[in-house]
Amino acid sequence: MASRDHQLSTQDRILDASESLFAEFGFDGVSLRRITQQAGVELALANYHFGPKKDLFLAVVQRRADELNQARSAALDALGADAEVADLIDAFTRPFLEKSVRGGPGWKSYAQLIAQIANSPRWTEIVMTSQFDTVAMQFIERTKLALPHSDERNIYWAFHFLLGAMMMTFAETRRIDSLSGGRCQSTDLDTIHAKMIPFLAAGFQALCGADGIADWKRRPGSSIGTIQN
Amino acid sequence: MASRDHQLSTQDRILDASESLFAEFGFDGVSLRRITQQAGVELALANYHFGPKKDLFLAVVQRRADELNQARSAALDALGADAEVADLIDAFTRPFLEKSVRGGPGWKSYAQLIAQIANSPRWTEIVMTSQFDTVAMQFIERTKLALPHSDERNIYWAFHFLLGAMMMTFAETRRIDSLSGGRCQSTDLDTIHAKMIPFLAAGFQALCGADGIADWKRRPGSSIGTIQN
DNA sequence: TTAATATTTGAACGGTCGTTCAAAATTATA
DNA sequence: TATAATTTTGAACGACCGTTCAAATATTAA
Repeated sequence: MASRDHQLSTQDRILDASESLFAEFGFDGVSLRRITQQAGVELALANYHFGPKKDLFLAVVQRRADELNQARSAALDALGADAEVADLIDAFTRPFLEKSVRGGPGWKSYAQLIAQIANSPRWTEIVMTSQFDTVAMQFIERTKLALPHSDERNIYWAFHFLLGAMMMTFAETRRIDSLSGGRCQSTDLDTIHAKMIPFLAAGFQALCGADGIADWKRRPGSSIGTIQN
Repeated sequence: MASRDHQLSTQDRILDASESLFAEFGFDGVSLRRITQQAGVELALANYHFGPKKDLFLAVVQRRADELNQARSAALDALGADAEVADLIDAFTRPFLEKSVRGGPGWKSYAQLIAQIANSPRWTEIVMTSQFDTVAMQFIERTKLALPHSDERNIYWAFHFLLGAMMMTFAETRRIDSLSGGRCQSTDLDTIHAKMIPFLAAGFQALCGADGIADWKRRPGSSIGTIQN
């Protein structure tokens, strides 16, 4: 057996190893043998403590979900009634950013895992909806108040785009690193966040602002389009 | 053996089945036996025609990449020198949208597969960079011309957010469907696209427009922040 | 200390995995 | 038609999979 870290319980050691390996290789790309080996515990202990493999996967997700949701909810509640959209976006995204950047390697793996789940229909249905929709609705309700003139559906779509940008960021795929010739770093989440807030806030304003609904229409017979109100 | 569709070659039958199953269950979630069974061919033919499983996966991605890249490149080239950012975003995103919506079930699976790959560090490094970076650079170069006053890096970050929103859309996870109580439909890609263009165009303008660099800063001692130039 | 409970161990279960191969069948070439 | 090259077949290989279980050990309660 590998040298054990007696600071951590067997459950936490299994969860830590699962978190790291699931984030890197996905649910089906990791065996319980590899997980328990990395955790330094016997194979059978995974089943003893968590039941089937799928339940272990869900336990990995749930372990940090509560803490994250509480931080997000608190950040939203801390905002006054005069909060603008940029403040709401910051409150919703910053807690996750903080934990991914400064919460240790576990949170880093967790963020990457969630980013992959968010683009997987198979897991989103099971995981995202049950774990993250409550706080998501809090954000949306606050945004409705900040952008009272918008068609409700536009706010949902804007939130959908926000989720995409946020999850792409947490995934840290390093694609933009090579694309930019190293001028941008996928791991520099602080910088990305500082860029993301004004980017998304402008998007919310354009789609849900007082100007009214802005939809894109292709001009007939032209390769050029226009944004119509 | 299942009833065979003699219109398609063995290779295409294997690629079609792989595309559909990889999109639904991921690389490690599907066995070659299940693929060849759905394709209605013998197990050994997968190896005979494509080699190892990983090569089959890459063949699935590459099959449609050329057609997609040509359509995107043509759409960008069709734009005049006076094209605005919204036009560029439309040219870059619409070909993929058109194929996902009206290209048949194969393209639908392909779009979902790419969306998952795009958030997976493991596959992005192998697949996205080699298959899609050329056209991505075309888009970025055109965008630099349309937004000449911007720091180059902001254009890369804006493109990063564009990718996130686009991939989240193609993933069709249906999360926003339940979140909105059915008022929004993840499968209605035409509507999402009409919302996405003005949303992203406004983001590009905010981040890369003539106003200068707009970064988000938290105001010290306050839960409220501000966008600084 | 004794009894009851919880955890850990090591081995094994049946099944499925990706891959390989020789032989059969088909198709192309001459 | 005869020959060569290609494709398909069916079976098998060793390896690894998730899960289970009885026995051993450690912990807790009485």
